[in-house]
Amino acid sequence: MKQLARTPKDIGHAIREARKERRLSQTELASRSGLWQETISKIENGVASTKMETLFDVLAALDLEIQVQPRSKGVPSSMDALF
Amino acid sequence: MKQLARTPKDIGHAIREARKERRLSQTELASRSGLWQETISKIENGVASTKMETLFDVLAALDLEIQVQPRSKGVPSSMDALF
DNA sequence: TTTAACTATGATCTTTAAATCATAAAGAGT
DNA sequence: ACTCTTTATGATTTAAAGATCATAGTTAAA
Repeated sequence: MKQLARTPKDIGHAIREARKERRLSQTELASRSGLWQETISKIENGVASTKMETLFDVLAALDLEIQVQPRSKGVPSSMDALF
Repeated sequence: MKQLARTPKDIGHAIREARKERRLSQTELASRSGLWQETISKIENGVASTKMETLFDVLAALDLEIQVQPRSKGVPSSMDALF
């Protein structure tokens, strides 16, 4: 189940989905990733623009990883910025 | 050219590669993403654990996106944390 | 529907990323 | 070698994330 992400909110959604699949509460995920329930909540809701360090802590706890790739077709954004 | 990333340093590498492919200097990338050359340098070198907001600014300027996915085989990390 | 678990939100404090300026160190080209 | 461009680093200031505590909503389950 791969999830595209172009904004912090996208990442938040992906994390929430993955957490639910694993049937973890925010508190459980928090303790597994060395964070706080409040922080997980904010990340999932895109309230705060998390630090990468924090993000990777959460991803690791969910056994997820990230892939950096060229933007796929649809929703072209800053095509003009290339060349 | 897809790049796996599990740490801020991984992302830094991916960004540097993409920037070079596009033959941009750090200063050019910085101005396109509304940041500073110094910041790009630190991100590429994994010196600072960038905020997601900043990261996405850079990715957008390079027309890159991120995909969240289950950790691929090899380098198993916290397999035990699942279930 | 009452209770218990889960999630969201608000305040304060600490820590740290990013802006900004200055400059050093590297690299490329002539 | 010297010059120009690019990249790295260091200091200071500002803004914002995360920790922490308290608590208000919300949801699920008995």
